[in-house]
Amino acid sequence: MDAKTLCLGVLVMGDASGYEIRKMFEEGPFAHFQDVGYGSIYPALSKLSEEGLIAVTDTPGEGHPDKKVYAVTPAGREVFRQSLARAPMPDKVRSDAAFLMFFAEFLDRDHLNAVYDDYLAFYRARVEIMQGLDPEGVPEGRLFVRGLGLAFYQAVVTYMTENRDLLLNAGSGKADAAE
Amino acid sequence: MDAKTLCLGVLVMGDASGYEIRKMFEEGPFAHFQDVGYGSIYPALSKLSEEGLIAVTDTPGEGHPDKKVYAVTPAGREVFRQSLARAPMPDKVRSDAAFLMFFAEFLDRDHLNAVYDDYLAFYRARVEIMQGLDPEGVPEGRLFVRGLGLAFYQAVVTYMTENRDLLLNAGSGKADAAE
DNA sequence: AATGAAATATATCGGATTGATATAGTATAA
DNA sequence: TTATACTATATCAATCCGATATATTTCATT
Repeated sequence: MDAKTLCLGVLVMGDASGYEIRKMFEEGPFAHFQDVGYGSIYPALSKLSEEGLIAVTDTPGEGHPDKKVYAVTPAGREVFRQSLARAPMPDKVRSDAAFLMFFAEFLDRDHLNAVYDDYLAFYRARVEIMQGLDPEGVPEGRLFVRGLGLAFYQAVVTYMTENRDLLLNAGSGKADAAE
Repeated sequence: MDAKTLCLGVLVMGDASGYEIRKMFEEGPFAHFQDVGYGSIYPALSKLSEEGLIAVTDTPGEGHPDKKVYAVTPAGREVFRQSLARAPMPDKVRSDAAFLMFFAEFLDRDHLNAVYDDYLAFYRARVEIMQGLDPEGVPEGRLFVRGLGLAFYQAVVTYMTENRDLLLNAGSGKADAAE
């Protein structure tokens, strides 16, 4: 999904600044299935503005730093709808941690342990963030996707916990079973 | 993970051509957690070659098209080990389908149904591919990661199946509950 | 009131990646 | 013999990514 469509997606839910758009993909409801950085957001907002798909309200001076709030126009809403009408590209997962664990025999024990611990902690935190998102009065599609993300995170946490020994105590017989 | 490290990762498991490396990320054991295209693989192989980290065996003519088989050198193996010693970047998921389903109310019914069906079929196929991979004599790290991928895919299939109505029969009361 | 740390906010840049496409030999079958 | 598909290498423009620069505000500490 290109940066322009992602920005429109945030804006159809409410006006926002570039900074606020970024936060949606960092911590907000999109965090677990899309990502886009400032290097894509700002050029995208410029283009969308040129094309008349969004309108900018610039508030310079007045005691605070410039704050440009973007709002989607009716034309933008229509373009967004058309973007969603296409068939989606297949999902893509990029997990460097999984790559490391795949080659566990190339890592020294301490590093492997740290990778495992950090990875599990990361996913546990994600579960909590997702559970914290308020599901009140949210359209069904958003509820569905939120549940999907949660199911995914929980599956990872469960698997990691249940199969810890397979990765970390491999080949060590039943030696240092105590932790 | 940069393309060079990904290529080295494939090559430490056995010699391969650029085409074969690609297949590893398309269907092979890396398919569910990394991706890299020809546009990254060929430049990476050139650089690795220049740096003496891999060796090329060119077999031109002889009835078949050129086939360049790459093999990792001892220096390459060491560089690979060092690459793995760094802390991994956080996971990244990019799901355009989830983005569409998030905005379910913007999609017409037929398209939403198609998106749901294709998505579920895609993940069911992934589960079968993963289950088909032979786990005989595989190091523990690879078993662990294979299981992790499988757990993830199965969680998606289960959630999608159990929550179908939330997405597709939203707001329709208890009307056409029979399917 | 000064200092520093953290958060808010916009923006840019080089290098890397992506998806599409070009090219071409082999194989199989209609 | 036409064509469809697979194997195989390679390139390219458009885009994207991670890092960084800049600057103001807010808030707690000293």
